Amino acid sequence: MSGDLIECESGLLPIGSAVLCLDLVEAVFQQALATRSLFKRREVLLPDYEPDCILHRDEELRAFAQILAPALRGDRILNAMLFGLPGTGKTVVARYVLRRFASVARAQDRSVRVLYVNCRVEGSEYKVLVAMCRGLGVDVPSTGLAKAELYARLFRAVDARGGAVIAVLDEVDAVYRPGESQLLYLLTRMNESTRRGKLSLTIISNSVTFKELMDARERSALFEEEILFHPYTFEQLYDILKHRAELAFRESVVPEETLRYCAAIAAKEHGDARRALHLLRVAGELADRAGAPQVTPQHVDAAIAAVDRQVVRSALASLPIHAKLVLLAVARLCYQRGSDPTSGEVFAYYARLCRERGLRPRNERTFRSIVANLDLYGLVTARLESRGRYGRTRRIHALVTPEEVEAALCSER
DNA sequence: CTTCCACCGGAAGTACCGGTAA
DNA sequence: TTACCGGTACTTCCGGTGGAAG
Repeated sequence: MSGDLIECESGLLPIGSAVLCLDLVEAVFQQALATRSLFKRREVLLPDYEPDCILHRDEELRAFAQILAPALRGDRILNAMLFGLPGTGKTVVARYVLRRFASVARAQDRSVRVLYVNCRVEGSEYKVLVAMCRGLGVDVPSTGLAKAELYARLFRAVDARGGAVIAVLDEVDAVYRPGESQLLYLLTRMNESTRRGKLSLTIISNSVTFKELMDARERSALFEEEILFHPYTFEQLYDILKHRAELAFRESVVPEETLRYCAAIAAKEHGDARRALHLLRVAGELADRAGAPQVTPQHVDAAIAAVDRQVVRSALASLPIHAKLVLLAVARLCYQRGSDPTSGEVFAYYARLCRERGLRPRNERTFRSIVANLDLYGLVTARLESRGRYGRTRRIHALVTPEEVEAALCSER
């Protein structure tokens, strides 16, 4: 190796394009040094930040604290359900109350163990059980065991340590389909077979349909308490943004109108505080990079576009190869003729694309599932249409350009 | 009124993968 | 080594179905 770049620090001249390159990078660093960031504590706006004070959720905080409180006296606590739309404060309330609960319990020397598991992060029922076991200090293999064995080990762990275990399963709808799995049933019935230890369960769900899907008998038998989280109103979102902005940004870099604008956008989208904070953060980053003195509503508009683009790009990138090819077929057909192709036409085109690449096309049924998934991800819209004598089909419309799909396809290999 | 097209989408089964236990 | 585990991707099979044409 030549080591030109390292040597240049000690006085030797770098060769050729390295000079240019060095100046370019140097300029970025120098600018960063010369201008002050608009941020004071950027992490305050990140989704996993746990605030010290939670605004506009007094009812919910009190209700959840009341559910947990009996455990401090050694009594059994009731199983609970927290539900509401995304960004309505469920997770933040639950984690806050759990944190405070744990510290009080520790001070009182109570033998209470708190487990918090995010089911979406874990990804499957099996992995949720693994996380629970490990949370209780039992090492279990991350795969390979029968579920029944895992339940048995969890039972034993709860019983062996005695006292109460409070388990909170966040985003439970990610791994639990009512009727398909016995997860919640088995966990809530665990107390009947343990003698010393007691397990209490709190589940958190984003999905409103989840509650309806779970049949009423099951629900009332398993969960004695329910807390509903309503969407934040415009005023509440504004307060939250104002509070966080004061912590996150230097003084007077975020004008009132920017906060109001962010709040208004999030209020329109079912009062999602997470979305509002995300927009504010990205707007701040864009303003920072542009060297602007303030974060303006124009930066928020740019943030919306940037976030949307990013969502599309990462959704595209994570698609399996056949989904990308189906999407490319839809995008090309839409683009070429300016109208939406039918399901049959797209399948024929997709099959051709596969053969061109030496791939075996998936069959028609799988193809329909792929289209249904693309629809779910918001990359296409597929509406059912009846053409009478000429049958029924789906009209599939691409929401991305052929170029975007081709770019994603290129990175495939 | 019936027929019949061009699909739809649920159910069940198969194959495979990365892993464990004995 | 063998038998088995859960999860995922895919296939096979097949009973629907809205509405223009006849």
